[in-house]
Amino acid sequence: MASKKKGKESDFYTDVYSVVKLIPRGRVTSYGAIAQYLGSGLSARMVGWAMHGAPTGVPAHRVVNRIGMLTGKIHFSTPTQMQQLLEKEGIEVKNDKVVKFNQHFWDPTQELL
DNA sequence: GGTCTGACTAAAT
DNA sequence: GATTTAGCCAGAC
Repeated sequence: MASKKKGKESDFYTDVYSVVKLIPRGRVTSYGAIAQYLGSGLSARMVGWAMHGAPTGVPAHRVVNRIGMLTGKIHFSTPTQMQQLLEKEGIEVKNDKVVKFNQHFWDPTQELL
């Protein structure tokens, strides 16, 4: 039927979480990459907004901005939580930025193609 | 109901 | 080449 919305949030959020959960360990992606993967006229900002309501189990620390900067770390319990988690997964973080970001970059439009 | 801000990105200056 | 402006959509005031 015509009804599209209900108690549950928009599928957009769920979709973002699903993609983030699919990120393999030791990899990172960008908000824009997820936005383009969903490709429904989304904007990178909405992906970040979706993370704002991300439930436990979503490795939001694996999602960084386009230049690999840990912009979202400020929303974690502690601003160092994000960096610690990334380093623990084998990702080098320096000055709040991912080292060799291009090497650790994981693009859903490429891997999930 | 209008305005501002926000976990971004790309183009223009 | 670095800085600024504009575009994106949704939530909070």
